[in-house]
Amino acid sequence: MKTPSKETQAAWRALLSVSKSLVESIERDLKAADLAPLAWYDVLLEIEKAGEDGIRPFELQERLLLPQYGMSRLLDRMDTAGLIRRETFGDDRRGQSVFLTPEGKAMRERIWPVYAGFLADRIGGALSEKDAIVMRDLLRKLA
Amino acid sequence: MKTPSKETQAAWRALLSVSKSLVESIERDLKAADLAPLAWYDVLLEIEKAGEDGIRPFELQERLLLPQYGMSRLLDRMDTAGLIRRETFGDDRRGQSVFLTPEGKAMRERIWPVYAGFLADRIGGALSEKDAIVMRDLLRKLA
DNA sequence: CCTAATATGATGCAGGTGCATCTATATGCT
DNA sequence: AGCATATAGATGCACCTGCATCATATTAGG
Repeated sequence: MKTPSKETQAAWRALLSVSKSLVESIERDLKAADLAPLAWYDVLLEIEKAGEDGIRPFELQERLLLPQYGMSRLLDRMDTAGLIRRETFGDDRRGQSVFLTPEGKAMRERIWPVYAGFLADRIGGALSEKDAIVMRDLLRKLA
Repeated sequence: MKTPSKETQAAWRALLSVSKSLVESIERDLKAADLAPLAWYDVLLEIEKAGEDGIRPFELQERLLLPQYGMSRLLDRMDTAGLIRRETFGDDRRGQSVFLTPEGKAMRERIWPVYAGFLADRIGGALSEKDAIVMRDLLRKLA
């Protein structure tokens, strides 16, 4: 049987517990500030980056690593919350394009300072720039 | 406003996406082999490590970073599945001690090869021992 | 052209999670 | 002792997620 080394196991356990703790931490910060959760931020940002023409749900899925039904429902909720708008367009009538509403743009802009504070504090405050680069490179090896 | 560096942001994004992908990957492997999910394995292992006297739910919560209600319900499900057993004991009648059933022990032992294969392959195969140590140390700085 | 296969997105259902609250027991304070 | 406080664990409710499947539109193959 393949047996992972102690070092491998320790790295994995650290990865699991640290990422879990950090995600819970930022989610708490956002909730405490009455803001949308992290997943919403990512969607808002991707839509904003996409610009004028909006973006297709299936592109969002791919970029954000969500299953199709997950993105479908996330967009439902964000639509209900008035942060985005979906339009079917003539080209391919199966599909749609997603756009930010002004409220969506505003929400993204209100989230960023909280998120930035978290990142600067919890990540930037703990890792030097060199550390951060090393870590990113090691993580990429795992991807 | 605190602004996180590019390096900080890249490390964070890598942490999020890699840990997410890896967790999904092992969960898929376990499901495909008709085994219990990762969280159950951790619980089974902690109980087994605790030995003869069993372990208290609140200790499991602390060690596995689960909220109280989360552990309560996880133990419900594992109990229903016949993998664990809960006993109230005379000392403190608010509390209980949790034990493995033989089926629980067997489940843990069936999960391990799959988990070990995943770790050896996806983590050990991608990171040298030195890499793994560096990564664990960097992650600990974030904890 | 007509049919099969594929792509895009939605949805019913079962089960998991967060939050607040509840019950029961134990401990501390006066 | 008597009452407030704290600790251990369970639970109702709303919401979220995974899985399977559906509906519709498009593309490919004969």
